[in-house]
Amino acid sequence: MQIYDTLDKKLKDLNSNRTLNIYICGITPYSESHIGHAMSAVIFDTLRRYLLSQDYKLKFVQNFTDIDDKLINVAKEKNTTIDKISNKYISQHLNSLSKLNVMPADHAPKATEEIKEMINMIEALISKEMAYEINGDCYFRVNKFDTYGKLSKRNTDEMLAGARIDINENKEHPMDFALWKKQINDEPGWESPWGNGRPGWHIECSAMSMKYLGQNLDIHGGGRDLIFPHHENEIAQSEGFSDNPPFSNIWMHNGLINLKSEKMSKSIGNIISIDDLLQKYSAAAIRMFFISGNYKNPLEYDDAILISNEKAINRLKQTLNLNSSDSLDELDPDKFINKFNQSMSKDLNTSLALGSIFEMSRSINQSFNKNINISKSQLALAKLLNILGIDTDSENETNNNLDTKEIEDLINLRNKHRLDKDYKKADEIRDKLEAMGIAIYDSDDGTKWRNI
RNA sequence: GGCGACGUGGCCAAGCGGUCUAAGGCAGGGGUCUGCAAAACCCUUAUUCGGCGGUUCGAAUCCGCCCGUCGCCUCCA
Repeated sequence: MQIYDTLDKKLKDLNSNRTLNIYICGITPYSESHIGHAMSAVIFDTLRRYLLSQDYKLKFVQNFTDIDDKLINVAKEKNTTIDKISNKYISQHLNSLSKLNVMPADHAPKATEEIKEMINMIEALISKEMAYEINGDCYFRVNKFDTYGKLSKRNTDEMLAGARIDINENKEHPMDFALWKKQINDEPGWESPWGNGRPGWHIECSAMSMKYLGQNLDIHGGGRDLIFPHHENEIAQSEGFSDNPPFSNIWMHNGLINLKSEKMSKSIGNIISIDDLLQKYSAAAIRMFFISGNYKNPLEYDDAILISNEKAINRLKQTLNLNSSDSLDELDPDKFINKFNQSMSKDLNTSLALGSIFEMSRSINQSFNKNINISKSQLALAKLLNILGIDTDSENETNNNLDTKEIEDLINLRNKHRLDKDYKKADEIRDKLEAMGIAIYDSDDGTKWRNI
């Protein structure tokens, strides 16, 4: 398996001989998770499922940054505690992801439960003079880390030229970033060698990934927007601390979701929550939407595409439900499986992989029509879909309060008219059902219905 | 201003030096099935890859310029 590394800008092989350590940056739980978080989670879940299917061993950690300025502000506004806010959104987040068929991480540490590790790390950085304390705040000394900027391909001078960086009186250098922040008034604080305070943004990921996965990760992932400053700073403090580069062998970043050509983010406020999306579309269609293109590229949110994915999923479902003949003449699925695996192993090319799935589906349908035994291929197809986390039996959560009894009564009435060959009345009932949002179809097995 | 990504059929999207007259999905057209439909199935739909030059025996794929869209440089998946 090869993955594109943001830092070295090339494809890199994954070591299959030992357990792979994978760390994905999680959310800051201060508001409801949006579909951008969902996309990121689905992409890394797809990676994980594929690796497992290829017998890789891996440890998968995703954190929660449950202490930060925004969390403090929300708690203040709502007159409650950061605990209550973060717990609420963490459980909501996990719940939404499980509906999307995202597997839970092996470890999901919370920043607030790893304060001691962070303090140890900051102390070590200070003793190495890579960091310093001023008035209860601690900062990382950017100029002490030679390769600062290597991930985001920029240097401190260029960034300063941008002149949009707030110059904090306390810092030695404007680009130095906070490792520890002094407690102010009634804000939450933990005891530390520098007085009460709380961790800065980046340090939690360094501390937690090292604690659970060691100093050299195989893959460190997250959204593109984390490249700077978050991941850049993580590298600086982690490698500065360990003197054992690389902090991560591969940096893997997914593209972001755009809404009307504008990035969707909590700060802009153009948000679609995961649960909103799940109300409208099945988990299967949503997952297909997220992986329909290259994971590194931005994705434009588009209802028309989600609807088309819903239809595509439906076709797959039909193929899976075909009753195979028990003929000795059997359709061999290997060709499709191989293409699928080749695509996936080359930097997670999910679009090509999906292509092979649809080719397989068509081939199965054709074979079915020729009475060829397709059961082995159907099983293989189901397996591939499972690797993509696409569960064709998933339904959306639409809860349109329809009266099932009423629908069935209408269908029975229509069938009576059909038997009497009174097609005019039968068609009227069909139109009425359609107006109610119900599509019906006659099959050998009786009349079926579904939501439109 | 600096750094980076992207521009492929009506829409989404893969391909990144020859097997490309360009995968796959949706929509469209034709057919099977049906009382008629719907759903499903089958067949079909780009000599062309933002524009202009260049490199090469050969380019959607490499290089240059231009046009356009977006992201990062401040919190963000």
